[in-house]
Amino acid sequence: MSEKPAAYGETGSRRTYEWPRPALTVDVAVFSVIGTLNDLMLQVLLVERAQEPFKGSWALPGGFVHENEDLGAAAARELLEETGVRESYLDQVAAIGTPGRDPRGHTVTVLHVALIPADKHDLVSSGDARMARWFPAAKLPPLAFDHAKLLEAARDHLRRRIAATPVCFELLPAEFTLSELQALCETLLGRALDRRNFRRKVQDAGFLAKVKGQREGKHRPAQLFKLLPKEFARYVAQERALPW
Amino acid sequence: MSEKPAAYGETGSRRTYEWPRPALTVDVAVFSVIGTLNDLMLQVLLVERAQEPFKGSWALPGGFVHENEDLGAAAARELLEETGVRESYLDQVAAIGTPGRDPRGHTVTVLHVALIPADKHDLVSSGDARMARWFPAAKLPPLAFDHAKLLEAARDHLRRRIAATPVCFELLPAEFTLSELQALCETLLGRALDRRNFRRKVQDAGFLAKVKGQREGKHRPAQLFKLLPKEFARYVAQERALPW
DNA sequence: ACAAAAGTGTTCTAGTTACACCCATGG
DNA sequence: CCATGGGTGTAACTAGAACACTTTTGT
Repeated sequence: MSEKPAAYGETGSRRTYEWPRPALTVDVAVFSVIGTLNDLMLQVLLVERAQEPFKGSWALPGGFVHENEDLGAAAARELLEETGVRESYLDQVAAIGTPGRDPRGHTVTVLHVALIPADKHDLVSSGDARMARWFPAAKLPPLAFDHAKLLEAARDHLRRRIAATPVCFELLPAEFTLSELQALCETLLGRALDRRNFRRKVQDAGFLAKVKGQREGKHRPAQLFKLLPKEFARYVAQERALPW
Repeated sequence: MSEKPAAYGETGSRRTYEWPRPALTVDVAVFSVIGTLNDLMLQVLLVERAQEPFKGSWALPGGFVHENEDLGAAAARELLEETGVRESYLDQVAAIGTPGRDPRGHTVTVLHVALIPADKHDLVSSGDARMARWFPAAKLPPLAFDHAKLLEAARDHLRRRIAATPVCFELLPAEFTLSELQALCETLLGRALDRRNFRRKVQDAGFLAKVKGQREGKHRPAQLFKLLPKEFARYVAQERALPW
């Protein structure tokens, strides 16, 4: 690290930091799904801005990083404070600091992506009275700042991660049917998968186990499965391709 | 973004930012290769620290982000200032802000990885008199701060990128033999590749063209190739797997 | 002549894709 | 009895891995 500006936190008589520091924020693109099976929809959590600039616009939840706070912790905290939502999957996407992205001055944000299980959506109106709401990913309102771009980047990151990691299971209840898992993957990937191939591959992978019950519905009941975390960890450790 | 602390750059009478802002730096893990063919070595560019803390230790080049400066631009600038090296490939790896990583206080760094062509190594001793030196990646000195971890992360990122992008060509001269390309890929990936398979695949890919000359050496001369940027762009646009 | 790197095809295997029919249930 | 989603196997194709000998040059 360069020593040209006296470093942050230096004590005593040395001069303080010469240049204005960029502000550092975290923003979180939060995804979840609602509906069941053939009517599954990807949705995004947004908050309404209470102040200028962009007062009244929708934005990604986020905020300033506290002193001595880790970036992931800051993202989780902001999400909880602003929306009452506790994430179950959180991943860093990138740092973005394009000049001019915030009209108030130079602000660098560390973008994260989070996933919330379908059954834990209960939003708490946040302390500072801003609204948090779910929007369908396909029909978003205009977003504040460069948040439309950020969201696009997060979506992209997610698509790639899904192809390489277990994120799907973060969005499902403990017991689920293969069709539910498949529909979820299809929603996240944005493309259809062949049912027979999917079932074969996912069962051959060996990290799922049948459980006693069945999912009752309007039609033929479906076998329930659960994830075997141990087998699953072993599977991903080998860096074997996931079945989708 | 949270409004709890008055935002950076807000004008007039509002209170200023309440919390100390984390300092924001960029660090760059710079890789290159030296030697030819069967004696090719991956090397890393480090600078010697002139001040405490870690005075005299080796560290990644890097420094503070200037006002209204983009992150990538900051990384390129620091690299040039500190080492005289102009990068030809630069990619963001991640932001790291683990509390305690800098003894002077809360410092978040945006880690980048850069590649330098083998024939452009001329280091300029930097203005502030610090040393810049290449080290073999396999035999590194102890590093300042958490830079050993950062370097590991950058190496990892690079391995993954090589599997998915054209970074190899950033390290080669304009005309090169297939063996040179292969040796380079092997060095970066850290594993051997089958020669016949490599040649077939890379030639089938269709983004290389034979050029007139031959590489003269102690042994049988080798056909020279050049990259066809247009074909190459088309190839990667399709997200087809690269031949290695 | 020999040492050293360049150059060249084929076979086998594993993984991926495409595809169609019967089954169980609720209404 | 019919509409809806659950459940199953096989054949064709494609991509990747393994593998050995001949050629050209410098010394």
